[in-house]
Amino acid sequence: MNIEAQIQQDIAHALSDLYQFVPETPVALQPTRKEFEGSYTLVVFPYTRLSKLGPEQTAEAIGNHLLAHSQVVSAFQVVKGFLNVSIKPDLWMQLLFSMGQEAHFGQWPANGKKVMVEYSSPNTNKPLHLGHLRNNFLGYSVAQILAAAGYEVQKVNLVNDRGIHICKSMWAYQQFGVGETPESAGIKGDHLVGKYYVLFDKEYKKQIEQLVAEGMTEEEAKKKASAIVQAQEMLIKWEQNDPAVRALWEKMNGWVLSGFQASYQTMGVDFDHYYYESNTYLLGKDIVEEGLQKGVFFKKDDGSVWIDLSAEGMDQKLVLRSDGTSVYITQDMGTAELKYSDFPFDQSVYVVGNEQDYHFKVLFAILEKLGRPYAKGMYHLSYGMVDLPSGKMKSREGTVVDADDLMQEMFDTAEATSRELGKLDDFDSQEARKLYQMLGMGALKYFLLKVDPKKRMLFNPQESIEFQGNTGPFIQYTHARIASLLRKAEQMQLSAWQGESVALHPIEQELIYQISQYPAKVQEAAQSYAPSLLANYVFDLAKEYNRYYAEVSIFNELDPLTLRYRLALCKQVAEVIKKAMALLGIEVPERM
RNA sequence: GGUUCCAUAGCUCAGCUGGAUAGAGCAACUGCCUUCUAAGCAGUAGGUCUCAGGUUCGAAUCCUGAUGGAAUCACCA
Repeated sequence: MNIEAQIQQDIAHALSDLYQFVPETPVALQPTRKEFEGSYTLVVFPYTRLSKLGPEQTAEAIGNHLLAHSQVVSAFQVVKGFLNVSIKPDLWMQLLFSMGQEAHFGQWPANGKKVMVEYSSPNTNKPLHLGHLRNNFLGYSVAQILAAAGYEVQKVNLVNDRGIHICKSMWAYQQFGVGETPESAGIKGDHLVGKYYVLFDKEYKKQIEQLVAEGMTEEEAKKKASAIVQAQEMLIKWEQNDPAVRALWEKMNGWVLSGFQASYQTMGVDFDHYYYESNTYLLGKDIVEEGLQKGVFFKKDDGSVWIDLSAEGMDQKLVLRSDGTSVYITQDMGTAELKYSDFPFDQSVYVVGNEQDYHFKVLFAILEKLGRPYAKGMYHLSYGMVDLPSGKMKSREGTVVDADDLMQEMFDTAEATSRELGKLDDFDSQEARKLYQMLGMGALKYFLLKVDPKKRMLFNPQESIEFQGNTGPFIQYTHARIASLLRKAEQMQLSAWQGESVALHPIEQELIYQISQYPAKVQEAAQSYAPSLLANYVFDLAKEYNRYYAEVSIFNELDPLTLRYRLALCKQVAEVIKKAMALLGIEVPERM
C-alpha cells in the first residue's frame, strides 16, 4: 500500500500512452504546496518536449489520463506548469490503517550489510567537553539510524590512552599530586586528571618564560623546558614498559575511564567494542612493508617511508619515521586492518572533527592504493567545531564548556522550568528526576543534532538552550500530549479503529502523508549519515500535530467511529515521534 | 600560498537529486486557557539567499571568478 509509488506508476503509464515515453526511473513527485489543493505535484516542464505542447496543455492531458485510468487519483488541478493531483480520501484511511498494522513501522528489513561506526575516541588526559558531546550524539544517532535502515551495526570507541599528552598529566601529578585520588579529592577521575593536565601547561609556560628571560629563544625554550623534557622521557619509559611509569599510567587511566563511563551513561551512549591505542599503536608497520613491496610507498635516504599522493592532488606524506617508529597514519592503517578482521564491514564510519579532513583523505587514498577491499566503504563523518561566544574552546587553557557540568546545568534548568510551569506537582521525586533528565538531555541533544554536522555552530550557554519552539522539549511535549489522550481513551475502553472510512480533515491528510514519509526519511538519513534530516522531520510532524490538536478537539467528536479513527491517528503520530526521537538518542515522556 | 569546508531574516538554523509568492524557531508586536496538557495555537512585522558573470523554459540550489570566515598543509595525535 503505497500511494506515492502508485501515482508514479500511473504517471509513467500516462507518459507512455500519450507520448510513447518510458521513464527509466520513477518520475519525481513532490508534496503539493499548502496553498494549493492536492497532495502530490508533478512538474510537467520536462515533458513539454515530448508533448510539443505548452505546460498547461501537457499538464491537462496527463491529468485527464490519470483521472481516467488511475485507481488512486480523485481529481487534479493545473497551475501553470504544475499538475496537482488529489487522492481519494479512502486511500488515506487505508494507508493509515496499514501503517498502524505494521509491527515495526520504520524499521527496514536486514540488508545483510555490516557497518562499523567509530565515535567518541577520547584522549584520557582530560574530561569530555562540549565538542565531544556533538561527536558522541552524532555517532550514537548515526549508528541507531543505520540499524533502523537495515544494517548490522557495530559501535566502537578507539580510546586514545597513550602518548605525550597522557604523560603531561602524569608528570604534573608526580610533581604536584601528593597522592591525591578521586576519592580523596571528591571529584570524578577524569576531572582530577584534567586538573593536572592544566597544571602541566601552567608549569610548562612558566618554565618557558623563565628560560626566555634567561636569554633563550622561545622556540628553543619550548624544547628545553624540563616539564616537556621529562614528559618525553616518561613516554620513552612507558614504551620500554618501565614498571613505575606503567603503574602510574594504569592508575590514572583507570580514573579517567571510570569517569568517562559515568559521562557516557548520563549521555545515553554506549559501545559494542572498545579499542585502546595502547594496544594498537604498534600496528601498521607490516602494511608499510607491504606498501614498499607493492611500490605504493617509497623509502628516502634517511630510511623514512613516504607515499606520493601528488597525482591525487595531495602532498607526499610520511608513513614511517626514519627511526622506524610509526606515526598517526601508520597506526590508523593498522587499526583499519584490525577493525576489518574483527568485523568484516561493508562500510566504516569515522566520526571525527573536520580538522582531520586531510588526514582521512590521505588514509582512505592509501588504503585504496593498497587495494584494500574495504577502502571504498570508508567514510569520514566530519563535523564542525562548536564555538562559544568568546571564541574557540581550548582545553589547555581551561576555556571549555565541560560536558558533565553542561549536562548538570541542563537538568537544573529543566527542573526549574518544569517547576515554574507547575508541571511536577503530582510527580514523586524519582519520577520528576527522570523527567527533567529526559528533558534536559532532549534539549541538548536536539540542539546539537538538528544542524548539519558539517557546519560549525555557535553555542551560547545563556541563550542556546531553550524549551520552546524548535527544540527537543517541544517534541517531547507533543508526545506527552498524545500519551495523555491515549490514557483517557483507554479508560473509556474504546475498541480500536479497523480502517473504516470516515470524513477526512485536511490536517489529518497532511499528518498521514507525513507519517508515511517516515521510513523513507530513515533511509535517506542513513544514506547521508545525517541525523539532522530526522530531527527536522520529527519537528515538522510535531508542529503539524499541534496545529491539529489546537484546531480539532478529539473527544468532542460525537461520532464514535470518527473518534476511534482520530485516536488511531494520534497514536500513530506518537509512535513515529517516539521512534524518530529514539534514533536521535532522545527519550520521550508519557507525561510532562 | 596550495587544498578542503562554510556564507540564507536582527540572532540560531531548514531548504532533498534545479521548479510555484525562499521556510522554521528565538527576539518584537496582536490575539486565544469555564472543553483533550498554553513547554501550545493563530496572526503582524522582518530577505537585493555575500558579490559578479554563466548554463537553463526556470537558479538559494549547478559552473566560473571574486570577497569574507574556518580548518589543514609536522619525522604531534
